[in-house]
Amino acid sequence: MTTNGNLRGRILEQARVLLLKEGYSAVSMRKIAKAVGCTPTSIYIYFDNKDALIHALIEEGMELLAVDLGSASKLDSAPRPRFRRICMAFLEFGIQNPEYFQIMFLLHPEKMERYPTDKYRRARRNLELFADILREIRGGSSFDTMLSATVLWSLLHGAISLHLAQRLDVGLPASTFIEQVVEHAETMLLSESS
Amino acid sequence: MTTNGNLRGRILEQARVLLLKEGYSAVSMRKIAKAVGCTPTSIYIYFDNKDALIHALIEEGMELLAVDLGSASKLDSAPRPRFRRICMAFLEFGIQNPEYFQIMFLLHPEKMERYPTDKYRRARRNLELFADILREIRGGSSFDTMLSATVLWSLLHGAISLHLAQRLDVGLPASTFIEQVVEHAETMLLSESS
DNA sequence: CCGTAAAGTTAACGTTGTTAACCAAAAAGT
DNA sequence: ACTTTTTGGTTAACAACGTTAACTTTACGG
Repeated sequence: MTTNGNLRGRILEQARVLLLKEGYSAVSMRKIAKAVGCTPTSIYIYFDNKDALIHALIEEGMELLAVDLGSASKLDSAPRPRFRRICMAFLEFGIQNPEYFQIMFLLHPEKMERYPTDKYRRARRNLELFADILREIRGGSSFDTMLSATVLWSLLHGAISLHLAQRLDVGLPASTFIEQVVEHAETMLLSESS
Repeated sequence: MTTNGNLRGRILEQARVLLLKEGYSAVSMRKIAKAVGCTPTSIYIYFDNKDALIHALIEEGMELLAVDLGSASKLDSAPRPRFRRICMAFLEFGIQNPEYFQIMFLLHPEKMERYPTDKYRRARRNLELFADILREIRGGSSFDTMLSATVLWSLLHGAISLHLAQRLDVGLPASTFIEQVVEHAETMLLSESS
């Protein structure tokens, strides 16, 4: 509360800076402490452990993504171009913010599993945004649209991970790839019949 | 060459055992050494560093996947069920071998990027397997099919990662999910027109 | 039998996440 | 106003990590 203070905020800020500037491997408690001008131990006053700190960053990223998706969904009134725009926004978010995307969706691997699921409510809300558009465009039961939205989510998610992992053909420009992804996504949701 | 020896093989074996039994975090040079009955330093005789060792495991996994996909593609002569079967095989490989899948596709994050790309030739061959089927079913140029195969690859890849990351609705059974994924994959490749 | 090269070991360096013990200053209680 | 408790922070250390330099042992060719 002191005027100097707000140490918690500064820790988060420097952690984010380190993450975005030098990648995930550079995010160590000691480096954050040095950047913020305190001791590594102090961080444990505000965060239970490194995972908790990372988790706070994940929430930041979720917020950022939600903003991106939200503003993208307000640009078009017609559902079809809106759908395209939202898919694009998600793909571009992942490509433009690889570090955030990594900790948000690719990282959790081992210990993250026991983390509070309700903290991912924001992520769920993003998924529901896709489901809403699907329902608007092609109708269907709530269960079906949610299911399709999940599949769509998988497609977008996988496209970004493969791009970030540089597993795509080097001769394939990213722009045509993501365009094709959106194209396929559209055909996928258009002709849903089974 | 001595009868006791083949230390390189034993290292790889124990690394794999540790990976599959206790997860990626348990794979440390020291633990492998202890499990195999040698010193950590000895590992560096056969592997440049930990990444190189992991990379050898990745190749193992790629081989395993290739076998799965290959045998799946021989079960059906008709292209459509064969397509389904191969998608299923890939999805099931990821779900059944989470540790392998993790190091094969999800891990690379930071340093892996400078790794020899040609070592992923096996992965590319798997991709071409999908492209071949696409060409067989719906024709099209080599470029288009490869592009569609990449998108399909993204979908399958993303579906597995989300499942492994437990980002899917808890009420959604894995079996219906992967079934829906294959379903959507099928509609995606059937009505390609743009 | 000797010299050389390969295979393995010991011991250490620097880094990591995390914790116990301690200290100072502010807040609260009486 | 004085004491007590809580809060915010530090120092020092532990155990584990990947990796390397220097040394020792083993095997083998001449």
